[in-house]
Amino acid sequence: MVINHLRVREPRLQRLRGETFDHFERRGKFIIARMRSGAQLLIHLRMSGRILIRDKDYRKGKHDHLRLTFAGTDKVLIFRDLRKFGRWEWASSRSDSPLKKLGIEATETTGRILFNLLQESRRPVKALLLDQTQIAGIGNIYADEALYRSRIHPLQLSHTIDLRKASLLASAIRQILRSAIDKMGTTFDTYSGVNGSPGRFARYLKVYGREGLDCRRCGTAIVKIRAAGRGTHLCTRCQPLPRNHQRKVA
DNA sequence: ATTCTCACCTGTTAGC
DNA sequence: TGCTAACAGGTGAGAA
Repeated sequence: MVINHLRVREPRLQRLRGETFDHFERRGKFIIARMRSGAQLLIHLRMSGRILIRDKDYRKGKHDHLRLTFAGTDKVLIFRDLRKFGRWEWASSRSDSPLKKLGIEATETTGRILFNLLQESRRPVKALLLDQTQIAGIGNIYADEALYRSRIHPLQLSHTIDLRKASLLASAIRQILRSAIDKMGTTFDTYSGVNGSPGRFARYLKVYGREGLDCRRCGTAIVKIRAAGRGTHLCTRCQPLPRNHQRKVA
């Protein structure tokens, strides 16, 4: 559909007028909107961004920052973002393009690839999982969940993880992301899919947001610590640090 | 070079 | 009940 009107403060996006969406792709946490003209729009929702498709008489929200209307339909596209961290920008082929900084695709990683990555770093494994320049697509929720399912402590230094564990972690990552995408993501309060319905993955969480509750595997209380500067949830019994591991104090 | 902390925003909730 | 501080799904600039 040809975009025929838009309300947007960002001057560079005025160029959307007259463009036509061709299709959408994803790389890491970026949505790539490819236009018929060949131009590419990079969209990153960050913490609270949402893209909504609504009828033109939709109820306006206080935090709607962009609205597109289209020729031939009454549907409108709204970008709503409470915390204003989200980004819309035209892709460039320059080396500073955000896409070029991304590491391997998390949804497609294998045990061997991940093992090699882990070997090269001395950081806590969780810090590595969240580093988009190393492996792209894992956020805080899914990092905690993948580590729990592969029984790895978030603070274990990445180069001390052996191939067997790396393989378990890689398959946990693929599995979690695939399943979460299937369930339309994880909703606590603000997130929703394009039709406004919440993601349904929250009920499958084993550790994230379950501080003080029983581990579903062993009954030990889930604890919350700080790792890589983020709230981090784990079961200390199911995810022990190896003996003699150089533990960093959180 | 690598790794950590803070700022970016607004809203909600825990704590006093 | 009311005020303040801490925290929240992410990232990147600047400090250490």
